This record gives sequence, C-alpha cells and structure tokens, in this order.
Amino acid sequence: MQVAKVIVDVPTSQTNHTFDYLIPEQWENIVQKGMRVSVPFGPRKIMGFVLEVSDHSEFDKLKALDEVMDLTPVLTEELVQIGKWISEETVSFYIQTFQAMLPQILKAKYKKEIEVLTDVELAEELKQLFAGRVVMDFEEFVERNGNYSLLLKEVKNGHVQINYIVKSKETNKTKVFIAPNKEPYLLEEALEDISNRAKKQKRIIEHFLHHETPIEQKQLLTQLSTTTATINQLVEKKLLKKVEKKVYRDPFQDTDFERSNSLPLSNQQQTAIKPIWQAIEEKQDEVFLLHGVTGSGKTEVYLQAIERVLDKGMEAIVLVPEIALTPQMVQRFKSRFGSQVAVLHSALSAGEKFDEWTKIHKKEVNVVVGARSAIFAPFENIGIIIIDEEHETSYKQDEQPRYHAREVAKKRGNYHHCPVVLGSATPMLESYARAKKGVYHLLEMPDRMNEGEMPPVEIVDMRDELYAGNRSMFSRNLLEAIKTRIEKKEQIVLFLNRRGYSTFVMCRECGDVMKCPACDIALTYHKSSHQLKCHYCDYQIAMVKECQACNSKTIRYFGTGTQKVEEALREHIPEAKVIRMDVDTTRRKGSHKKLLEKFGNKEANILLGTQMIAKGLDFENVTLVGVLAVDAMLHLPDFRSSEKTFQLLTQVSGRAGRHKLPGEVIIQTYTPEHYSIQLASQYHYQQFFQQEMQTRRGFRYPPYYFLTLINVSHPNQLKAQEVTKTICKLLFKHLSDQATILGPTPSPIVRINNRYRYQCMVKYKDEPNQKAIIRKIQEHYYDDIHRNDLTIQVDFEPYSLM
DNA sequence: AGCACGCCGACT
DNA sequence: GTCGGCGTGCTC
Repeated sequence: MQVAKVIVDVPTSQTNHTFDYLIPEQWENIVQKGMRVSVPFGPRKIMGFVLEVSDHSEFDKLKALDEVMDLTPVLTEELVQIGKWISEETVSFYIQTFQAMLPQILKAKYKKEIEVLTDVELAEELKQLFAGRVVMDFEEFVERNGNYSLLLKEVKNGHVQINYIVKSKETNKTKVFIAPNKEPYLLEEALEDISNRAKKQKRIIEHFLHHETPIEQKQLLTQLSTTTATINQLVEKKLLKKVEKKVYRDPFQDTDFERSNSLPLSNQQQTAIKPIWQAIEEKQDEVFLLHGVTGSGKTEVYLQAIERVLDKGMEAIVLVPEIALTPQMVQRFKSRFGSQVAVLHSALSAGEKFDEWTKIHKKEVNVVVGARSAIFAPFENIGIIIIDEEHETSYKQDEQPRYHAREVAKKRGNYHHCPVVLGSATPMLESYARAKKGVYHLLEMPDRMNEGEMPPVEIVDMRDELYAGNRSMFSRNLLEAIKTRIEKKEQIVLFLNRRGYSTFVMCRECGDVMKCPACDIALTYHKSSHQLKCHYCDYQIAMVKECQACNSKTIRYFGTGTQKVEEALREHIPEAKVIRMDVDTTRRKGSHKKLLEKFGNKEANILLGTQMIAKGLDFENVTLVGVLAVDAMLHLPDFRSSEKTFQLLTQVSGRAGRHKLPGEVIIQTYTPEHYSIQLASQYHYQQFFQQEMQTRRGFRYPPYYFLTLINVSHPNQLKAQEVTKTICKLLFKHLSDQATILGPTPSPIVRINNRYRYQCMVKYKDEPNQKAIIRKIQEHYYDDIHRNDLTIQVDFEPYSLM
C-alpha cells in the first residue's frame, strides 16, 4: 500500500497539515513528492500537493486520491523543503507558500456540475431546468435561481449527482507547421502532374524542393502570398502534411539580440570577482555583498561569474527588481547567454510566464533573470544566485507568505553549496552591517568605469526661492539648466514622487479638504480625466465645482503631482517635449517599454516620472537630473525614510552623465541641511552608514534590533483597537522582558477601504518563542477572522510601517 | 473554503 | 409536527 501525504488547497489553520490518501494501484510508484493531485475532501474535490509518499498511515479510513495532475513533480524536493521553511518563518499556511512558488497558471480551477442519473422520476421543476440535458454547470443552476433544497432532495433520492471537477489552467499554445510528406524525387514527379493552371501549388512544392524543413504555416502563407485553401489541396494529395507543434510564446520574438562577448575586466572588477570565482570552484555557500557605485560595472561582474558557473554545467539565478527589469537589462543577459536565458517578470502574460517557467522546469535553459518569485526557479544544480539592487523593497513580498527573496536565496545557496552575491550601490543598512561584521564577504567597487566621476550634485534651498519671489515649482537654477540642455540637444530626467495633478484640494472659504469616503486620506486631483481619485482604494469622482461643506466656489489645488509638473513645463518651456511616466501612463502592457524607447530615440527632451524612472535607466544623452522635491519622502513616518531618501537620491543621480557627456544633478528641497540629502549629494555612503547606524541604535531599530509588525484591521474601529490591545497584552505576557512591545497604535492611515487599522510593534534581539505565540494568537482569533471580517497580518522584518 | 449537522423559532 | 434560519465543527 502506498499513501500520499497531501497539503490541500484550503488556506486555514485548521487544514494546515497533511491529509493522507491512498494511492490507487495504477498510480503506485508514479505519484511522487511535489506533484499536484486532485483529492476528495469532504463532499467535494480539491487540489493538493503531495509532500510525501509513505507505506502506511496512522489514519484508518483512508480515501483514495482522485487524479494525478502532473507527469513530473512541479516542486523539487528542495523546493518542498524550502516551502515548509518559509511557511514556518513567515507564519503562513503551507498551501499559500507552495502556490507562491509556482506560476499562477498552475493554480487549480474548480468546477461543479449537476448530472442527471434518471430523468424518469425527476421532479418536474428540475426537468424543465435541464430541458433534456444530462449535465449542467452548477453556476448556471445558481444564475437561473434553481431550487437548491429540491436539488439536495434529488441528490438524496439518487436521481441527480453533483460532480466536482478540478482542472489546471495550463495550456499549450500550438502552431501549425507544414512539412513535405514525400521524398524530394516524388515531389518533383508530382510537380509535373500538377496542372499548369495551379501556379500557386507549383510554387509551394518548389519551395519544399529547396527546403525540406517544416515551416510555420503562417510564414509560408506570407512568403508565397497564398492561402490555406491552396495548402490544404496539397495536403489532401498527400504531398505535404500539417504538423502541430507545441511552441512557447516568446515574449522577445520581435527583438534582435546582438551577441556580446565578455568585456575585459577593470582592476577593481577583477579584485571583486576573484573571491566569487573561488567560491564557485570550491562550492562554498558564501554570501558576498558587492558594494559598487552606479556605473562601476557590477553587471559585467555578474555576467562573468555566471559564465564560470555555466562552464561547469551549472545553473544561475539572477534577481532584478521588478522596476529595473527593463528591456535594457534583459538585453544584456540575452545577448550574452542567448537562448539559455529564461526571463520572468510581471509584464509577461500568465501564459508567457508559464512558458518561461516550463523552460526552466524542463532544463532547457540554465540562466533565469527575473523578479522576486524567480528565486523559486526549479533548478537542481545551482552554481550561483545573484541579487542586484539588493536594497530594493520589492524583494519582499507584501502579502502572505511575506518572504524575502534574499533569505530564500541564502537558504538555496546553502542547499546547493553555492555563493550568493548581493549587489548594490546603496546596500541596505542591515546588509552592510552584516558585511562589516564579517557575516557577509564585503567586496567594494568604489570607482566608476573609465575614470568617470559621479556627476556633481547641487542642492537648491526652495525657501530661498520663495524669499526671492519665485513661487513656481522650479528653482531658477533648475529652469536655467533645463533650458541650456534643450538648446544643446541633451536630455533631462525629472523626478517627482507623486502622481496625479495636485495632492489635495481645499476650499479657501472654510478650509474643507476633499477626502475619500472610505479611507482616511485626501483625494488627489487628476487633471487629464478631471477627477478626484483615492490612491488607496478605487474610489473616484468627477471634480467638484463647489465646496461640499459650504458651497463656496473657491476651490484651490495644493501640492504638486507629475501631471501638474508636466503642465508647468509646457508653460515655462513650450518648446520642450515631455514624456510623463507614472502608474497612470504605464498601466497598459508594453507602454513602459514604449515610452522608454521613445525617450531613447530622442523623441523627447524631458523624461518626467515617479519612482519607476529612478532605477536602471541608462541613456547616454541624459546630462541633467532634477529632483523636484524630496521632502515628502523624508518626512514619512517610517524609520527607514532617511535611508530610502539617501538610496533614491543616489540612484537618481546615477542616471546622469553615464557616458561621454558630463552630467549634473539638481536636488530641490526645503530641508537642505538634512544629512541624507547632504551625504547623498557627496556620494558618502560610508558616512551615511555611520550616522544612520547611530540613529538606529538610539531608537532601538534594525539592524540593532529585529522588528515584528502586527497589523489588525476591522470595519469597527473599537473592535480593531481592542483586538490589537489584547494582542499587545498577550505578547507582553509571553515574550521575554528583553522585548519591547509598542501599541496599540493607530496605523499612519487609520482607515483604508472602510476598515480601521491598528498596529502593534515588537522590537527584540532574540525571541525563539515568538512565532509559536503568534500562531496561537491567530488561532485564537480564528472565528473572528473567519466570520467576523477581522484581519491580522504579521510582518517580520517589515519594509513598510504603513 | 464549503458543506453537513443540529439546534432553535415560526409556520402549515 | 416540519421547514428553514444560522452557529459549530470537520474534512484523510
């Protein structure tokens, strides 16, 4: 007897353990760990993952599993192990983690249908509904207001049966290929026989006399400008045949990649890469922190480290922040490693993602470049894992399981005995501190390639501008600099962290600010659509003409968003062509790429955008970078705001003067004396690190202490607050007295989507019981969570306190 | 999650 | 006495 231990597709604490199923004889020795199966669960059927195959069970009333959904396991043994570990570390359910490790398309789809067994005695009402059919979708039954209790009765009577169907959404795209069906000499003979009037048919046969390889039907049609009708005739004559081939959707099929070879390494690159090579050779699971300024050539180090890995017949995973997975970046890997690379990122369709994943699964590639979830690439012989822009927040998933790709990378490196390389110009404080302590191997690349200097940064005090009577959003210096670049036909990148037109609108008469009815936040005015939008929920209304509170018509716009900047630019510099890039202009698939291409082709002078333009862009003609206002970011209620500001300013500055032309950076601010602005302007990472570490120590923040953030939300404010209070009390009671427990505190935004939000924060050094306590707390609130709309989110090492 | 089971009030 | 409402607990 063989028994499968299965994690079922029900994400609750009550079902967060394996269930045993008998493996039917025909599947013995076929069912393996890591496969998806369909199993009966109560009265229905659901999907599950096999975690183990055993020869016995403690349970005596075993049901047999219903179906095997995979031919080969979708999760390797290593991934099953890591999945368990992640679930425990993040206090998530096993099923959530396993789902997160796979492409969405492998998630099961459920269907319910009603089957008529005997229509002789069936109740008249149901007979009418079925109208002679044998099966009906349950959904249709509900839609047409079917009588449910009658249905149940008929099920009991055995007249009708409910079938539960588990399906996988995966599809394979096929293309039709045309191939010769006879030997060439036979084709030649046949050519003679074809009527002289059938010119097209003759030309097609001639084609195959020269090319024996199958050709895609679509291609053949355009090449010989003919139609399927003609081809079909030849197929009927058995001269040609149609072949269906499974193909992968290739998201890069329209792109040509020029092959590139390794570039000679500079001295500092060589110094950096040697220990990495050594770790590869000696199979050491060492973690490297590659601290290299922008433009120091980190990517080339990655590429050559990967080359070494591939030479040894091993595989490589490269993680890149979502936002930096630009065509430029992908291009570099594709052109070096060609078709050995799979690319995984969110811009791909679900089908494309599945195809890329399949290439990895079938070992048809040996390099993966991708965003966070690419860390789960099902490779089995990994030689190196690289995480570029290590400090990026997108490496942490912001929903369950809240895993950090860096931690998973270390775990996988450990399993495969391979190095993990973390690269950044501005490493996260935690990482740099670890490197200084010797936990990570620190590699420094302080110089730009080709003796390039970092562009000089000018800080403009916007208060002085105000004194001087300049009320516009551009300082005189910035405006002047922009105009000069445009005259010189050089390009400009302008950065502002806010989208929309104005950040809030207020009545001048009574001071009433337009707020979202569902959230505790001011509405943003979007001029293009003439709407007020909430950036936290999907609320939007047409712009109001008069104040809702006092009916006055004196409504004014405050705060500046990208739309307003765009408008101001048009006013001040009418000749400038501006491309605006923010969530609003890049929502459509491919528009991101299109806008960047346009800018690269110099179809615009100015690229204006939010966060998304801060990273990875490399345009040789950009010589000026302007940061319109950093203050909003600096004053966020977040202990990382200084660090984030420093990182952002450094990243943005790196966009200027990357090539022959010298660059310049202008930062506008109301707090020019702030150390993260001052030190970023001088590119003093070390000094920033020292200073920030002092602050963190003073406030007992990471890296000196670990953080746990518990977010509670409920439609009722009192309930949310009370639950949080109880949680704080429980933590206080069960954690050691070394831990600091803060709360209950209202979240920075108390209400989003009509839910009140409270939080509790734990600062600690070492609390081995913490996770068990939190599990207990979650189980304690099981009913409230399930039937009372309560949510409790736990975030270990949070990136955001919002 | 999704469903059965069982206890209770309101009705034929 | 029976129907259907919802609260409770289980699913190998």
